Amino acid sequence: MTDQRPTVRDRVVPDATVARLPVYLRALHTLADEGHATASSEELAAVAGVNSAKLRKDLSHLGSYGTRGVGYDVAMLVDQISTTLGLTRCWNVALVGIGNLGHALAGYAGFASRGFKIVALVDRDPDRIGQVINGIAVSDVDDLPRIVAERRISIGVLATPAAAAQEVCDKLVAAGVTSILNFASHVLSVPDGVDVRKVDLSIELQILSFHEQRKASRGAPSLTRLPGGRGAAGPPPSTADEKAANG
Amino acid sequence: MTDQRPTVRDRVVPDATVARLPVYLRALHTLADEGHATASSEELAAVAGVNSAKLRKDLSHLGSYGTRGVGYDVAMLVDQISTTLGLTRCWNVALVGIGNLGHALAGYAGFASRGFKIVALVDRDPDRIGQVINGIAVSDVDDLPRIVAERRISIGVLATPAAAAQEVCDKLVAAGVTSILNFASHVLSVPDGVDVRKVDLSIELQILSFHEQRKASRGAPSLTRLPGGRGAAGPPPSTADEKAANG
DNA sequence: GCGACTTTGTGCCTGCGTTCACAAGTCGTT
DNA sequence: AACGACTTGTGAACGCAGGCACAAAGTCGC
Repeated sequence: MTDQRPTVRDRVVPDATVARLPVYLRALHTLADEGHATASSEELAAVAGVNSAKLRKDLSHLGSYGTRGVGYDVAMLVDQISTTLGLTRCWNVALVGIGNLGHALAGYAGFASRGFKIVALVDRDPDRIGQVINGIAVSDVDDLPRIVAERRISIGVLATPAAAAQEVCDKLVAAGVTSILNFASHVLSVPDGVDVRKVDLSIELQILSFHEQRKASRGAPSLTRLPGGRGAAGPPPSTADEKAANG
Repeated sequence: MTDQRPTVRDRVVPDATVARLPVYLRALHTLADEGHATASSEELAAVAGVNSAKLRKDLSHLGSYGTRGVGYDVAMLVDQISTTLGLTRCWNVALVGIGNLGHALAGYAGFASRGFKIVALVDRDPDRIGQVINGIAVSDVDDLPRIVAERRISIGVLATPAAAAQEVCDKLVAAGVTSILNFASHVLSVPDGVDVRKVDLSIELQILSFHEQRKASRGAPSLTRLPGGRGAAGPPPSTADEKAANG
């Protein structure tokens, strides 16, 4: 991690900022759809659910193009963020593990929306291999090296059972995949140069459980009785994601 | 958020720690299955993919029960973490939005595994209402108040399209739900006292895209050619999640 | 052309999270 | 009983992230 030293003149974008850029991007699209040609950091921050100072600082990291007194040009900012995130090109994705979840992901529209294209479905089960889903035939996991090379795949999505995750992950990496989105409940270990992000239902639920228990044991056990909640107590309408977001 | 002040003698567990406890719990189960009665912080940390010092400090926050010179009693630690996370009881969950993803979630085994039970499926579409999935009939979203009260639901899972997310979220909150797991690509705003966690495919992919682009533009464009990767370079086998984890 | 107003970009401070390194404590062996 | 090997728990240092507040910079109206 110190290995990947950022040259001084290099454009350094903090991880925390990178994690928020997609949110800003979505907010910008929302504003664009509403007809805004420009947006102030205040407006944009409200839609994105963050502090406006944080938003400005985030944008400043990518050499911001705001105009003082006016705000940000929505279209230009969309371009700027898209470029930074690498969304101006299309990324080919392999989806491995066509079970319950994998099947749903294969049909998930959100993939295509921002330049991600599932170009390969992969499984180990002979019964599933050959099956066609959304116009793509399921391939054998052992064909990964060829498939990854031929279809220029750089991102793999892992939706296998936990027990198979590490093995499949190794195969993906060996085949040349350098980014993995892991849905399996298993901590993957990968060589340097490969990025892994994990999405884990079970963990999220357990975190909610912790807070839920805390609420129950704390002050008001009758909290669930109040339909409107005792909410909106504080002056700022405080979007909850600030304290609850994954980042 | 300052509202929720932790009394000094209160057991304070930092958010970052809470987010890792589920990972430790899973690691402990793995070790238990392998026959370990005790585990050192080093072993446990390796399985969980974190630094051992961090693990020890995390465990110390919940009044740790390790024994110097020996390690941690696996069974006891499982109990300890389970209790802290509130997993000794069963949480009833409502799943709202029975589309592509919702359908998959309804059949997801991972829910039940740790005390979460889907006791209600909810949708707005009349065509889906009444349909039975995994033994549960899909209810009308307008029946939420009754359903939440009768079935003692405290956690809601949102799997609706983004456009409907805020409206449904409001209904969940009004019905008494105090924790929400949001799969929709929309920033929810909720009153104080309600926790929201979001899981967003699209965001995760875009973050990967950022790093992928960086890798491509940086030093070695031939990185994908090296099957073994230039990995395992550093002495510590560095599980990638340290730099890539959602936390 | 000028003044008042708006909004950005950022310096500074504060607090949290991570990591190192070590003292304190426990067990097994001699 | 004493010693050495091992492991936990934590004090301290460091770095990152968040937020306030303000100067710089630009726009709009007259």
